[in-house]
Amino acid sequence: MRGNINPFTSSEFALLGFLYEKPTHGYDLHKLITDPDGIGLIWNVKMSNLYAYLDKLDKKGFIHGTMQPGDAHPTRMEYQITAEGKSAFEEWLKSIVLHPRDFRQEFMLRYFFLLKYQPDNINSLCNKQHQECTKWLGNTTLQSSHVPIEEKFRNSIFQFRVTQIGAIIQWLEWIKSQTN
Amino acid sequence: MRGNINPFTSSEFALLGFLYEKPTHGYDLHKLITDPDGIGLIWNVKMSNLYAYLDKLDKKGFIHGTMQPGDAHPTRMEYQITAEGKSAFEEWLKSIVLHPRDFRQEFMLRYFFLLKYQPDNINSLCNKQHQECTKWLGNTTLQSSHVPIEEKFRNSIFQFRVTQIGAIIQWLEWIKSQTN
DNA sequence: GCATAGTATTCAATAATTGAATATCGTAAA
DNA sequence: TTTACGATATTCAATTATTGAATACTATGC
Repeated sequence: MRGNINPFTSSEFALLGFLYEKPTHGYDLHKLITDPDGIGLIWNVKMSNLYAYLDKLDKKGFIHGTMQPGDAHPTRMEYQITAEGKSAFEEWLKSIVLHPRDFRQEFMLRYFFLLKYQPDNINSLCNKQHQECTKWLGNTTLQSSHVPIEEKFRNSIFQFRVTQIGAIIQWLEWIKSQTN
Repeated sequence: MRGNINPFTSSEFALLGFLYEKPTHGYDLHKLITDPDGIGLIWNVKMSNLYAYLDKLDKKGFIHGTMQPGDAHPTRMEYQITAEGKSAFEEWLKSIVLHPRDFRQEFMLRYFFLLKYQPDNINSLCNKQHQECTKWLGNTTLQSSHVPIEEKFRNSIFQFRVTQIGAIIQWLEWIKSQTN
């Protein structure tokens, strides 16, 4: 893809999120990120991909790798998060999701790391996201109301969106009820 | 991606779906597929991608392109669907979606072409899909019930899935109520 | 007759993804 | 003790996907 100025993917934030805790190398990061009770529930990251993401994060300046000559293990590259990476992660962690289609993975990822590092901020982010979702619902309902009944396809699409957003809001409320 | 034996993407079925009606060339297909009241509501296909998909479909034997020397237009390649492509499309059109995350685009695409070519079969597909979704819901609810309450993340993920599947089922019922 | 928008396709550059290759270490059986 | 095997750890070339821009022709209005 030409001229694509590194739009950050969530897998990359996931890596950053684990490195936020402590310096780790690729192989161990892979174990962390594929934990079937953790990120593994929402993502499927392959080893060779993961190494590519690490390179990308390194080039971006968010992490920094240093060679660890092997005494009890093969030579490996230990990555540690930089100040820039740290603040990027923290910013990301308080940012809301801007489009329904991204919610499933994007919000869950934030939720995972909030549980891990800042459980006290869960409520606050859920509230902000709830507001955003309510906005989505309003816009979509409005658009939906302008569609003539004959236009079955367009109508059904909007109806679907409304239902989906409703489900997201319902879930956010469930989370808040659990957190308090 | 090495050794990837052409897993068909839905955009390709969308093209096949338009060619099912009549032979068309890339530029016009693009107009059809980006119609903001049609597939454009669920998909965003770029020109240069579209031409690549056409190549792929051609190599696969689902469509066949012939050069149309230009009298009133630049030379263009008109594609027509083959017998094999036709039956692949028909099979696809009656197949259900197998994973919730694909529902949004996959089911809508089938719905679009059902409205266009086989409105009488909408109810039948919705019923089959409804059954499948009910299965999803059962499985997910069951899995969810085995998660200890302390495992907040896993629990929330399952809760989300249940809510999502519920929304899909609700929408399917709405569609059925509209179609009758 | 000339600029401009629309028609129609191709392409080289870049990015993403993959499976396999490489190499080291621990350990348990033969 | 050697050898076989699975776990550790990373790299790479091949393939596929995606992009913006380039090319070229036609129609239309001014």
